[in-house]
Amino acid sequence: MSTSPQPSGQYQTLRGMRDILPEDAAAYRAVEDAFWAVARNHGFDEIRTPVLEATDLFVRSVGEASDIVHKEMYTFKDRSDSSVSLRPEGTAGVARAYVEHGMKSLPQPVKLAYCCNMYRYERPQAGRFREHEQFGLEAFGSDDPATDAQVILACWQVLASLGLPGLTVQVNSLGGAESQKKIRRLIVDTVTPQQERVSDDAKRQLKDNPLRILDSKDQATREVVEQIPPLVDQLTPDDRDHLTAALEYLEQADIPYELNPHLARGFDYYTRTVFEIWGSEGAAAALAGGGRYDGLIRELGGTDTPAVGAGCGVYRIVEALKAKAGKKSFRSRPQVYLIQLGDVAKRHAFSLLGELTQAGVSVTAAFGKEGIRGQLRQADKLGVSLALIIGQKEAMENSIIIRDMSSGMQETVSLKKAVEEVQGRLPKDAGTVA
RNA sequence: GUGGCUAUAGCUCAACAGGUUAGAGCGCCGGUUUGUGGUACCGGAGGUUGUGGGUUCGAGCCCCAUUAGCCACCCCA
Repeated sequence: MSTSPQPSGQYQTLRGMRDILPEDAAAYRAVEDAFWAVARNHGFDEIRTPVLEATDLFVRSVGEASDIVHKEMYTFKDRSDSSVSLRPEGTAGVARAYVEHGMKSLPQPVKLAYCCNMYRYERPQAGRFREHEQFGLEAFGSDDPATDAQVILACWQVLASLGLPGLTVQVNSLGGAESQKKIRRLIVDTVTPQQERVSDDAKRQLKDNPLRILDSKDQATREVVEQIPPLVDQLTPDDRDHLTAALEYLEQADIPYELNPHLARGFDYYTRTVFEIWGSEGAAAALAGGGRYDGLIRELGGTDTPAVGAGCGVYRIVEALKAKAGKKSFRSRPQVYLIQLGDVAKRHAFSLLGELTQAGVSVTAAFGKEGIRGQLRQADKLGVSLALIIGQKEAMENSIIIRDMSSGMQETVSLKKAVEEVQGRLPKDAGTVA
């Protein structure tokens, strides 16, 4: 094993990895909270699966031809020489768990939710890192289009409840195996005569993954793509009815969607409904994406089980949220700052710290600081609503001073009643602040 | 994996055309005020200029390599 020395003696995060510092972590937490609230309301239960799985699981599910598998997975041999990979996406592991734990014998559909980190060895770029957090929903055992619509509705509600502006839902259907064969042929037949015009990437994709051409950002290729007739025209009557019904349910729920006749997605396992949710105009990438994968459970060795799911990028949502919120902080600030002057006072302060925190009040105290001035200044910077002051005089008298930081008014109360007095003076809406 | 741009203090940036000891603002710590915050003033800490090599009398600045960051493609959340 080679080691790469850091000559300067400074360690730093690995490429594409990031520390999420308190300011951002608070925004992540807000997004996660919004997700879990919606998941609960829709009856999705949390599941946690390992970050490490057999490499073959992803090869089978995501698809050998996909870029994710052949160039973006963190794959290595473990100590018993088995090929293992860090999960590049969430659905495969959850589907594996469904089969492994015989969840087909549970009342169907089985609805599962997760929120965890994914790993892809890619070149970092705006909105894309090698480690990223994703939350997702998976519903197994229902081929009803209402389930497709429910998954979309739930994702939409998460984003909408965060107040994100300009949300749009794009929907399409790739159909089942039979329809997909026709769709592939349609793309190949339309693009092949104009091969000279399209990008090198598109030429390559023509052979191994024609659906991918639809996403090309190359101008000339896009013009060719525009000429491809809507994919839905190739759907079998069953597939078409399924899509129509799903769209009707979206209308029932007042979800503003648009049919994107050329929407496709990067995983091989998608069938029928596919969708993406985009944030404000000009966004570089989708906030959420998903679709139906009726063949996956069987592919992984289970009995034929229809399923539909979605994944949402927490970082991208956080960025959208921050753009909307401006400089507003998502951090909660402590409610009380405890100031102590002198050794005896410090001991009193420490007991009070225990009592207050036990009573559910958030307290900050800088035990290393000595002067009152510095402590008060810090209390101000933290934006606490109350400062509690225990000096030598108060320590002698078993009392404390409660200072209201916004009015500057202060009052001396007995130490015994301190917790009660503090609680009575705390503003009701203490929490996150502008 | 491909292409372009960039790298100076914790952050945002200076440093004329290579020329003494690399500066400022913000932030942090302290003081003016040894028991009272926000303003003001004063002081302090903090840099091997990403790393390694080269050119030169002399490199933050020029050249090469490397690492990382940003942006776009591929792909995707």
